[in-house]
Amino acid sequence: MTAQRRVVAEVLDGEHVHLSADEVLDRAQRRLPEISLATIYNTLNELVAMGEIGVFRGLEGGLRYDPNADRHHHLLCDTCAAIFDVTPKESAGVELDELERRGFRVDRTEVVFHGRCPRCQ
Amino acid sequence: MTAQRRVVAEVLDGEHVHLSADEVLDRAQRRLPEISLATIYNTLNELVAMGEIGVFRGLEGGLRYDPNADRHHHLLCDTCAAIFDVTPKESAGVELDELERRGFRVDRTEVVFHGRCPRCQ
DNA sequence: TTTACTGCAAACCGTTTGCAGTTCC
DNA sequence: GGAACTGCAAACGGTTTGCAGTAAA
Repeated sequence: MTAQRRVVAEVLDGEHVHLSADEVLDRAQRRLPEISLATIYNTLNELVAMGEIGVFRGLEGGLRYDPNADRHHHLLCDTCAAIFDVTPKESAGVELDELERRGFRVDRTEVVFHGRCPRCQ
Repeated sequence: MTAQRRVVAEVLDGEHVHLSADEVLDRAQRRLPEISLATIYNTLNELVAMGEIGVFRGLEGGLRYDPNADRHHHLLCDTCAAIFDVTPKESAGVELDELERRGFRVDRTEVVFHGRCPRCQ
């Protein structure tokens, strides 16, 4: 556990947001100015591999790191690209029957709700 | 309507697959060898803007062009990145209640089933 | 002659990689 | 000394853009 890794972990901890690697770099550099983008990526990839955080692709194609590793879904604003968490209580019961699956084994289901956030409407 | 556009439209027409721009280029060049990648992108972007085809991001982050513009969902193999269409008959009834929406206006819901395709299991 | 479209090459953005230098045991 | 980690810079893959040349009306 190095200073760099601690800082990256701290940046993500407790955030409800979905930061890009650049944003993580920004915040990390406020605490440790000499930290580099490569280290940010190294560390983020390790955290993802350990299951500590999640990743997914934002609208623009870049990766977003999600401190909330628990299963949840996303609301995505098609106008400003903002991302909100959502955890449907009915637990998003999308199920495929055997016919629809055609031999595919489904491990997890990801739901993205596209639309407009309150500010962009 | 130029020869190039006709060829791009022909390449996509009737396919059930989800082609990358490069794959569209490959197939288009078999019919029109001098066609360029830039033209492929120009034409694909126009077709998307017209609603003739769909786009989404594949696992690797690149864009996939989907000749099937009708609403449907995807099965995504996390091993070989293959993509299959699926149209749940129960129409994938994931709905958020007003509380969960928090002022967000939902226009469309995208569901991705992650897992293993028959060949990769 | 104007307009739209093409193809090339360069730019671009986010991510990954190679490698030399550093730190810590 | 050896293992692990850092930071730089270069490479990379996919997409977009600027621009000069071409074709069509």
